[in-house]
Amino acid sequence: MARIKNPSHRQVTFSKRRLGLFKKASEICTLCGVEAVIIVFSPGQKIFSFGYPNVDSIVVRYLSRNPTSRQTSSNGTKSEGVGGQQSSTMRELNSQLTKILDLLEAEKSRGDVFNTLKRKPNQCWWEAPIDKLGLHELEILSASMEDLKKNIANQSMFLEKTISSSSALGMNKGNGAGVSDQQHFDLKSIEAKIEGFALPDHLIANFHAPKFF
Amino acid sequence: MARIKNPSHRQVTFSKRRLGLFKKASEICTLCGVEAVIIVFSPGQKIFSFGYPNVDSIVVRYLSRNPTSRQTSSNGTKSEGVGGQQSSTMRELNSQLTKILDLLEAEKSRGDVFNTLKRKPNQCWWEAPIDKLGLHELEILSASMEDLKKNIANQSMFLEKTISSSSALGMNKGNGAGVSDQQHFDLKSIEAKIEGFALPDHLIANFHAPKFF
DNA sequence: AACTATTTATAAGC
DNA sequence: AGCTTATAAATAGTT
Repeated sequence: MARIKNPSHRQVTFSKRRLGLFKKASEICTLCGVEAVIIVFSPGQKIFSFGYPNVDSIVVRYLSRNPTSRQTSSNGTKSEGVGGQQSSTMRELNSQLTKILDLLEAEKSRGDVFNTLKRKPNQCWWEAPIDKLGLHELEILSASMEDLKKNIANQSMFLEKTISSSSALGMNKGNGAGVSDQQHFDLKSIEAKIEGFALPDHLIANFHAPKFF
Repeated sequence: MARIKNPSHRQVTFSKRRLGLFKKASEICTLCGVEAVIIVFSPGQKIFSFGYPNVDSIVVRYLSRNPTSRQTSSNGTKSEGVGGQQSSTMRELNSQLTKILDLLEAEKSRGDVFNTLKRKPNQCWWEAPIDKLGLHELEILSASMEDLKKNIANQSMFLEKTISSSSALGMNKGNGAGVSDQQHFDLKSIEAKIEGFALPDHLIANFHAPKFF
């Protein structure tokens, strides 16, 4: 199976299959009572997304997981211990940070790069290609990434709590321990109340797509 | 179409359809040259995800978009102007915030809820169901969400720049000689090297799923 | 988990 | 782009 060369055919196929994919996703959500999100970037960098019950709550939950609650990956890597603080997302951001720090070291050894960057009008230094940055800029960049990493870690933890708390809005009775299906159904009923009307099954989910309907 | 009641059937259907969904996703990625991610939360809160070329880069790009580059949503809502500060993500978080503030108003009018919450051992107040929270806690919660919202907005902008800059790392210096932990940017070629064999098309993308292979 | 009957998705042509 | 249809693929039910 290979990329379709004819751009026109490719575009048609993309539209059709995207629709099919979203339909399949809505079906698995309905039939199996699961939550799912699909995000697609077209070649023109346009975003098409599907989410049940909505896109962002699932993305947020994905980001706020720690590795303990994730499935092991395909190569059989074990989960980390309970209470681990670093999510997979954190690990990957950290990996990027490491790369930048490595580059920073290389840059230091060159010793002739302090004046490399001429700040252009209409462009901030941090928008420039990284190999054009001087030591100072790289230091700022890496420090910023450190801060960012910490902030995201903190906020992920808070957000996770926040979301799960707010999802409990519709619950009168305790059952504090059981999480599974309830967030999904609670959110649905809350949104139904607020929005004031019922949508058909596979349209309850959020779509971001032009002309989807 | 309704939720399958028999848990055993439901589980089987979930497994089969999840596989089918991921396969469809990999096909649209290959055929149409697009990038896509799927994240599924099973009822047991287990995560299954698919990403091409990987999950997190797409999630990050999704979060760092501003509305200008997003498609209009299905109800025909127009995109916001160029340079608009509020992303769709922000809008949806804001929507959640609004709901909480509405609840806060309702809570105020009741007037008898200030002492509702007894802090339990081993549980922070913000882990409790929201209808058990007192006014003070709700105020803290909403204020925190405001802060969070701003921080995410700021960090999204920064992260977008950071990611695009760091993506340029591999371009000028080849494939980062000596760096042990490769990123996913050239996932296909890297995995081909490491595994020493070619994976079938729809397995080249990243899966997080138990027993997928 | 493998098999098959049936339904569904989709590519190609209009 | 929408509509039709022949073909291919996905899946529900069964063993």
